[in-house]
Amino acid sequence: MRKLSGTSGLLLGMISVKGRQTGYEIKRLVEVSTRFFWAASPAQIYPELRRLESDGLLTSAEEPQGGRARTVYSVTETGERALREWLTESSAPGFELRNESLLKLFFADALPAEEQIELVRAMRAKHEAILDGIRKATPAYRPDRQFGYVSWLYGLGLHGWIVDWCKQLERDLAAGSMPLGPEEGDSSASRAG
Amino acid sequence: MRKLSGTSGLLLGMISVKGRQTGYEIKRLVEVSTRFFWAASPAQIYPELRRLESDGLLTSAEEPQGGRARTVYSVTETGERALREWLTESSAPGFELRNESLLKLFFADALPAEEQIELVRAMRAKHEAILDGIRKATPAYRPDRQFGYVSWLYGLGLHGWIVDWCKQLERDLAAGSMPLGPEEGDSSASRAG
DNA sequence: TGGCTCATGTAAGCCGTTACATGATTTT
DNA sequence: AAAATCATGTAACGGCTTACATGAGCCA
Repeated sequence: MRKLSGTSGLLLGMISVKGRQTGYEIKRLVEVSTRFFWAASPAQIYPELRRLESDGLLTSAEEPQGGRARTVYSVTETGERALREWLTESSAPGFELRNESLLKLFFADALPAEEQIELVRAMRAKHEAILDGIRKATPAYRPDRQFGYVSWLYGLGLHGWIVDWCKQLERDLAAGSMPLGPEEGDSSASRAG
Repeated sequence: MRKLSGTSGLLLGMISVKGRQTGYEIKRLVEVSTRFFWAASPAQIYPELRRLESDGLLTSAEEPQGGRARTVYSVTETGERALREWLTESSAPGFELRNESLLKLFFADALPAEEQIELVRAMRAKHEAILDGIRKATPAYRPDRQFGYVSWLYGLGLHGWIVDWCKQLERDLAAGSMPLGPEEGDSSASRAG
């Protein structure tokens, strides 16, 4: 059994949880749920569904609606087993981050004070926009989908923390209370948690 | 002037801040600083340095040490300007995250309770390892490199927050205090910040 | 009639990783 | 003498984004 990639686990998982799905339906589901920590575009979804089918983890049925083509996928027994294996396999799950705001902040010493603050403001705006997106995607609470709710809370909490961190840094910069040495553990310590 | 990618900004920034550098030196610098939010491998660094040189943003000098080839790069005037433009350009800086632990947690409802907790433990272990790496990379404090220190604090704070979130969830799961409805805003509210 | 949503897909390209290869020099 | 570090690179591949293309059905 080929090891599942994150994206194939995502597709398999969505179909398993929601039942029979088209690629388009999965795309919409992803947009209001996992996209904040695992995105997937049509150019990934459609070919990957076919691959999963040819591997025997999915079956498909052509169910056109009127003259409109439509392919509905279901998870096979083998697919369910593969999903559970993926969920519980003990290989270290990846955490990949590319944060360009922070990269710029890293080099901000060369900038004038006003532009330093502007960098932090732009970073905060970014995460406030993400927070908006997460809030709009509030999951309907269902006792059989608790972990959907839990990961939604994670998004709120994480980006909320970042926004607060930015606000604190903006205050410090505006007050000119930088330089802060590593031993002056007041606001910096609160930021470091 | 070609718009700089994050990675070219990184290279330009490192050479600008630290002065003349070889690719190898940059690789080591990245490993103890930006790699927690912006990684770069040799297979990116060496070709990109050449591209930046052919674009006139860097100059190189062959400075072999004994019989060992060595190419030292410096930032040109044009390069310094490009770096400042990149730092202050107002295009929204990207934030990309791929969190496979959280993706698995999202689908955890189907698992037995013990395996749910195991998932959270694995997630916490991951971030504790990252925290270790960040702590080991403590930057020497220098007043002219405050933002190097600030972004280090960010890493500590962010991953510290995640570890705490995992611990809280582990407690909730162990106590069986899930299901938690959206209106019972005690521990869940504290997690959401 | 025009625009939106449903629905499926492809092509080109960027970005990045893993793994490998080479060889000198320094340290143990 | 062996192992680690310095130093530079390439080949193959995987994964993902952007942009495009097609066409049906639905609604104002």
